[in-house]
Amino acid sequence: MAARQRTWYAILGLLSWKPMSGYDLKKFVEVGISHFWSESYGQLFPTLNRLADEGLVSRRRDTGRGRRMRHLYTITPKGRRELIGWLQAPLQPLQVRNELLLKFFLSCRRPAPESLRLLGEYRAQLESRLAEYTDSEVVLASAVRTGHLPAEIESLVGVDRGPGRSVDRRRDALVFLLTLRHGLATLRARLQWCDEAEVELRARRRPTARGARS
Amino acid sequence: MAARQRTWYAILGLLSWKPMSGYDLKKFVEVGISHFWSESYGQLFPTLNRLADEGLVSRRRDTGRGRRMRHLYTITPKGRRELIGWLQAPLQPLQVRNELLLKFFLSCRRPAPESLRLLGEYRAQLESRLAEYTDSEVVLASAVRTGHLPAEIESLVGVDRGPGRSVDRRRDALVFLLTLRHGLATLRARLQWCDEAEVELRARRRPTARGARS
DNA sequence: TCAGACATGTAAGTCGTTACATGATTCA
DNA sequence: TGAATCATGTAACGACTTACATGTCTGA
Repeated sequence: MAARQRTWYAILGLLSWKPMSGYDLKKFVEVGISHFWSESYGQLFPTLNRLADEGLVSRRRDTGRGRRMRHLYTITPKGRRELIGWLQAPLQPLQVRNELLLKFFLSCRRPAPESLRLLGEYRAQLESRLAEYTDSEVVLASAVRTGHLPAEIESLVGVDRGPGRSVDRRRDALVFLLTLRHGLATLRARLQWCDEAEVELRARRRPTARGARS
Repeated sequence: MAARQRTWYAILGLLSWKPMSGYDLKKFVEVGISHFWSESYGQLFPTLNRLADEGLVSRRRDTGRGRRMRHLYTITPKGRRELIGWLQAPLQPLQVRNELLLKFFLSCRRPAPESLRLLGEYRAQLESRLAEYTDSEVVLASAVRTGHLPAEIESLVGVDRGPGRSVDRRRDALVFLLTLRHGLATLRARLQWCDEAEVELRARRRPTARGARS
């Protein structure tokens, strides 16, 4: 009854890009989409087995010359139908549990410097991510123009899959770029919020608190 | 070893506002901070019991006249120390799993209208939240100016706690407002992203796709 | 030869939700 | 009298992470 776990569809979806092993899938997530997704081996392998049991993916041994044996998983037509069904299903409103905001909220009755320190820490975290993302953005934006993907992405997207199914590398680059920009937009907005919040907190430092200095 | 669950500190923190029952805590979260936090009874009650066992909160029966018996939980000095320790500890970098972005990413090799439909659905979700938050913002902003909290918030923050410990309602209103604005800033940035993404997708509709119509 | 990447998996535990179960009080 | 709210809890399940366990191959 309950909707299948998201890992289920994440794997199905990544396999719709190209056949991969469990290890490949992990790498794809880490290298390509870690700014909005994560997978752990503890979910990955059991889920792959279940997907194979249900016929949504097929497993075959890949004994490439010289390389260690591995399992290559390929999405089946049934799996593809399942994936498409999910893609078209309504978005689950995500339940939010934001640790930073919880701390910020709870700090408000503590001395003001503590809230400000927290903001500073948050800002530093946001900024370091912003720096990373900005670098990637430059690379990806140029990939969208030239169709020449950066090596680490190129290795993810896979080779052409026969006539009429050629990989449109600009389009692929674009989707990487757009998901990244979602993150960028979010980061920038939150950095601005930090500025504003700091101003507000400083402005409100208990005007005429009884017993305060002076 | 592992840091204690966040529910642990969330409860401790809310009890630092004022003594509450399990039911009160649930209401506080739902009414006051649902835009960045959630708690379920299944976590709440067991955690309250464990907090009491460890002496971080104290439990007492509250048999107010006419009202059903309930347990009132009060944070202890030990609990307060624990809370402060957590507030000052480094922020955990949160692991991200964004279903919208996953779907968007995976839709990119599907027909363009599907990606656009997804964006539309996302936008609608963001907009409806924006409308809610905007309403609350008006109310809270005026509360910051006047010190007069809206009734549903007023009932959360509690009464004055003796001399020198009066509740600064403006400061309380401010923190509600600021956390809300964090959400607002995020929503607005993401709505803008939707606009941009839509433009990009429309612009890239496979210029001269072989075998496409006409 | 040794580090690092490749490769697959399991076990245990944590965190959390949902659904269930129960019952009192209040107010229309 | 019946619905809504107040009030507390448990059981079962689901999702996910971490740490562990094992072994190969490649290249410096």
